[in-house]
Amino acid sequence: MHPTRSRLITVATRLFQQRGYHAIGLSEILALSETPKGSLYHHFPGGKQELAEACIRRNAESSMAALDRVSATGLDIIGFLRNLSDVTEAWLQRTDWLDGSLLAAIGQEQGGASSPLGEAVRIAYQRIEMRLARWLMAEGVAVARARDMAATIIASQEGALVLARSRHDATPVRLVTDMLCAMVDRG
Amino acid sequence: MHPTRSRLITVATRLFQQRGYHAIGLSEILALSETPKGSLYHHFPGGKQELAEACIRRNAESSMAALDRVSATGLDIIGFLRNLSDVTEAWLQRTDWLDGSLLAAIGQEQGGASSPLGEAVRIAYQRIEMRLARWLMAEGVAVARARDMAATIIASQEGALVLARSRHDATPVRLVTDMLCAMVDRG
DNA sequence: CCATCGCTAGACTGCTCGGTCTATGTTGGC
DNA sequence: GCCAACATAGACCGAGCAGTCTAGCGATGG
Repeated sequence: MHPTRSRLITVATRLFQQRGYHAIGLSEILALSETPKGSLYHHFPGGKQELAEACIRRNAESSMAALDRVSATGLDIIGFLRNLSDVTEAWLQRTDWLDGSLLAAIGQEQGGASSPLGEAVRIAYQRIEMRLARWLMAEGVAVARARDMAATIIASQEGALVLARSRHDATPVRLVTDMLCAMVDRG
Repeated sequence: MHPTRSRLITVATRLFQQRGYHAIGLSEILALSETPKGSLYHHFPGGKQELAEACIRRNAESSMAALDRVSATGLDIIGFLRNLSDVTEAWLQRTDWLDGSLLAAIGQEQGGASSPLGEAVRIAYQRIEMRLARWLMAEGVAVARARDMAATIIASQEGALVLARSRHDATPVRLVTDMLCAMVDRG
């Protein structure tokens, strides 16, 4: 991957996840990444939208990679949820509550309308969910139950993130994690 | 409340909750509500931002009113959660997955940064949460537990909404509701 | 019948947006 | 050493943005 291309995705991801797609101007992305406009349109002929799609794809990839890393450590499901909660909390505090979920941020703005970005978000969620469900199955959860659990985990974590960021308080993340652990405990 | 003012809030709320704050131009709000620009700035001297604040406030008020209405019917907590799920599902389908949560949509775009809109969203969430917690307490839930449950319910419902809208599928709402019911059942 | 004032009406402004275009490096194969 | 191909660089453009301003409408009270 070309360094300029990568740098643009990194910077744009950070900005989009903090304030959404429409709130961020190209000028801000270009200034923060110290990239001229010509380079952006060289690497992303489709402009802002294509850049955002690349951000979404990379975001899904890195989420799945993180999931694989956890599954390789042999952690059980409860351990995974606790770990996720701790990592999320640390991340929120480290970024001063500025960072949020890229998929939620962009997804909200596309609404239910069919648009390339909305579609990209849908696919990203779906891929992460499938990877999570697959791991749950490997941990002994039945197929249908694993799919449901994966969707439930992602939905409630995303919601907790929204609330926590608004309140500048990670409590919702911990509360939701407790509930998810209880759900897992009871099968 | 002046009809023009009310109409502006109604139309702006619908648009903001579908696509967020920055994605909506004043021109769109004015065209859809058949209001000239002068009227908007007469009723909302602070412009777009003041209008959005009014939307957020009204949104919180109507959420709390809906809560009060449910509590007046004598429904228990499980009944309330089931009812909320059904209503949400019907709403999503009726609006063709276009509508979403106003507070989540605007909240995402303000991120953790301190801004008038971010503050308005924080207060709106807090008020709804307190009203919900108060009702839970009236249903016999202990004080601290009621506060936690209220935050958990709001967080996971908001997240379910995000996911459901992206997928054009209300399953996440039902899944999260099931989990919340289980949580309530076990105290 | 008129003066007042809340409200409507929309032309206008300065600005920033995303996107295009041409010119200029820079680099690797021959 | 030379030529493509790749990549950087930023001036430039039309469109659309939020917001301002002046003019006029219409009901209400004197």
